[in-house]
Amino acid sequence: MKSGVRHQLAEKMAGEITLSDSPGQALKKWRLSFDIPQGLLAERLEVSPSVISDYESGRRKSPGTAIVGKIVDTILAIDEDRGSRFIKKFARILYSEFDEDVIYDIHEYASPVDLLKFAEAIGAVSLCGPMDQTIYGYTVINSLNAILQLSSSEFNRIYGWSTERALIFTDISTGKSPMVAIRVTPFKPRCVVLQGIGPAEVHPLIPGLAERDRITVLCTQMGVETIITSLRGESW
Amino acid sequence: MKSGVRHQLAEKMAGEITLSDSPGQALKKWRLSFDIPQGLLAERLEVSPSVISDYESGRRKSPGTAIVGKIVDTILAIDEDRGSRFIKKFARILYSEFDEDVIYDIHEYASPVDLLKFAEAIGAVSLCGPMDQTIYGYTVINSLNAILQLSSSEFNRIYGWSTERALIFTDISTGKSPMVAIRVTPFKPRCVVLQGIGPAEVHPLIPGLAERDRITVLCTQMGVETIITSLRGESW
DNA sequence: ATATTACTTCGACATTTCACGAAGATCCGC
DNA sequence: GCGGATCTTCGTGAAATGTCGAAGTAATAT
Repeated sequence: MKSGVRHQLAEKMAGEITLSDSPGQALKKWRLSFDIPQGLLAERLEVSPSVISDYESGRRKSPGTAIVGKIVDTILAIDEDRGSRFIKKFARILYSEFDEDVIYDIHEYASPVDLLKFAEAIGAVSLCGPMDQTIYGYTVINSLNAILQLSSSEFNRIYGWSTERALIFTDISTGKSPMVAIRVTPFKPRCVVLQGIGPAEVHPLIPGLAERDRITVLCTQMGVETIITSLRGESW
Repeated sequence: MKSGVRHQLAEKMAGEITLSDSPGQALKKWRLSFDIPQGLLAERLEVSPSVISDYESGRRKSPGTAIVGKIVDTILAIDEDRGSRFIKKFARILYSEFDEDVIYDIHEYASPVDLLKFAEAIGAVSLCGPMDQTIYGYTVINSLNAILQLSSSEFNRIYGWSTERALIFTDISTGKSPMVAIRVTPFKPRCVVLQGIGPAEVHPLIPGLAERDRITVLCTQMGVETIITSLRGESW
């Protein structure tokens, strides 16, 4: 249950490079942080080594997002081939301990995703609320551990970067507790997915609770691992 | 004691845009997240509105880091002029509660900074260890609160993105506890700054402890606020 | 002392970006 | 259905990127 790390790390690297006064130096800093020689990076990128040097020396003052992205990805790919030594090192910074037990996966989309398509991808059926919506991300939460472990401030982390998202609660019994928790929270997701039960087993109070916050509720019996794999694979 | 938020938020935005398959859509997503019309953004950027549209529509497939940076900064600036409504909203995600009491400031440099220049900026004198080093960032920690509040996993956050950094401990009495804490940690900073005491008051054990981990120790009597202001203002 | 590895510099050229402004498409509110 | 605000599309030219390969520096190893 990981590898969200890779994405977050990539984002951090790309962000730092993009905002830097000299993207070249930032690029170099990261290459060196991963202990990768220019030559190897060039080879994996299938460009000549001088290209890398030109970037790092600042000959191109404002490289496009495309190459920055490619370079970041390649640096990460090289590290993975070597056993993810540095990615693991950086992972420590991205994820604090509890996350692994509580947040199974968290992701943001750069562009809106149709709720209908989202539901289809995770084999979910609609319980109540509108389906003509879009979301910007999702969070998969272990419901039990969340209640046991999260303090109120930590609870905010669940929302990631946008509240226009789907919250997927796993291993639900009736779905009442998660909906109550959301009722109490000032921030409302667009959609709640109850994982592990069918429409018939859902607590009768749910539609009423959902209605007040205008939240769409879905339920799915697809396994957690399958859901995550499916969502990760989707390219919308 | 804040405003690191702005930088982190900018980094997140820039990273997401840069890594996106269609930077244009990502750009649009953020502009809309901040509730800013194309026209206003264009005006503040002093470009024609069609420019924004061209980017968002994907006519430019790979915009340079320079404009991405400018756009991100302008979005943030507009929000600040309006009272930082959305920045505050996003701040919640970036900083968890304890940080404000423990980590006074944390920053990464894109390129290496000379330890000598760094020392000069914070009015620090060398106690032991080599000065011909470079660092990639710094962290200002409230020593007492750190010991009281941080769990071992949270302690890692102090290191930010690189251990090649300076750790500035504030309100030190003799400096022994911080050095002992570092001795026990598997990750070592390049440099430790003891704030609030002069060379004469430093605990005699310090040089020995520092030696083992090859850490340079400095001390300064400059005030915490002054240090932070000074480091933030520096443009190396 | 000569290979080898790691990196830099630079001229050249095709491809893109960047920015403009005019013209068109939508979606309001009235 | 008109005016207004918001956004899209597109032709155009100057500037910058993206890439190469040849030639050069520098440090390390044999």
